[in-house]
Amino acid sequence: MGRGRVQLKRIENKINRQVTFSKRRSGLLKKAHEISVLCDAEVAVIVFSAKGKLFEYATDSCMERILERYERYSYVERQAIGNDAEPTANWPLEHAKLKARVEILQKNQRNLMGENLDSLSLRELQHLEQQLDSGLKHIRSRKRCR
Amino acid sequence: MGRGRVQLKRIENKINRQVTFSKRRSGLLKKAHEISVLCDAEVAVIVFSAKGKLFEYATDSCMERILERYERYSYVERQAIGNDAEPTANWPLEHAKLKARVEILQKNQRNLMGENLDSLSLRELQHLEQQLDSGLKHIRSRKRCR
DNA sequence: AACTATTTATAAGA
DNA sequence: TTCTTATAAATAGTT
Repeated sequence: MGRGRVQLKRIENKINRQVTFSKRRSGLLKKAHEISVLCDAEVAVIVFSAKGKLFEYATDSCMERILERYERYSYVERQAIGNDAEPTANWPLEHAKLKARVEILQKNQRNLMGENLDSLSLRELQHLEQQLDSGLKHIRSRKRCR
Repeated sequence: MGRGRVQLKRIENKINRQVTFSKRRSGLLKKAHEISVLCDAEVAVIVFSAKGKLFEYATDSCMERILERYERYSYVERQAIGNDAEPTANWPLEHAKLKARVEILQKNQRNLMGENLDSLSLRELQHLEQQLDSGLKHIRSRKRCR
């Protein structure tokens, strides 16, 4: 995409690398937004530059919701592998992370129960409705089998 | 990028939407990999299709590491905003308590989504059904008001 | 930060 | 669905 073929390896020249990073970063985030809108997908992109700066995109600006969904999706796979031992170091960080997690779970749960819906976009509401509908179906089918 | 200009809005035709999703998804993941290699960046991309299927890319195939880095990064920001004092004592206990809380919330959430219903009694199922029904009503009424 | 020459991505068609 | 192709977009190197 430009005046030369691109070789898939680290750009050695620091200036070029930085400029390319800036250009491609905006391209990547733009494309993430496009597929999200065009195809009704939920997308999250996280980019850390070599210098450690964070750039991100999330459908409906809700990164936490997508990461939560991701964790839920991978949860089953991860369980099979076997679970973690105690962190035993950096308690404050672990504590903050768990606390954040609890908050997200609580918000999700309230949403699932039809509370605190004010901040949700139409798409999020639709997604929620879909989840509940499917949940209800499962529960009713389970009831029939007992 | 093709024979017509692209309008940034949901593609109504279902077939087209699906085809475009498939093409753009691979494009997005490819570009994520490229910027990662070319510019020495750490990149994570998570895509949920409209149907709920997961696709992902992570530099060095290590999604968890990047997500943790992300949480850590956001943690610093969250701290800067200012929040509650640390418990500062008995970290292991606090940790265990929070972890238990997370597990309960996760179980509840799965139940609300119609998963892991095997262990529930008929009465619990009924209660769950009632909650979902009421949640769904709220969500639908909220949708009508938007 | 702008500008092009080219490469790449991809929308529509086969 | 997979491949082909015309065209739009992205971007590498340049100014």
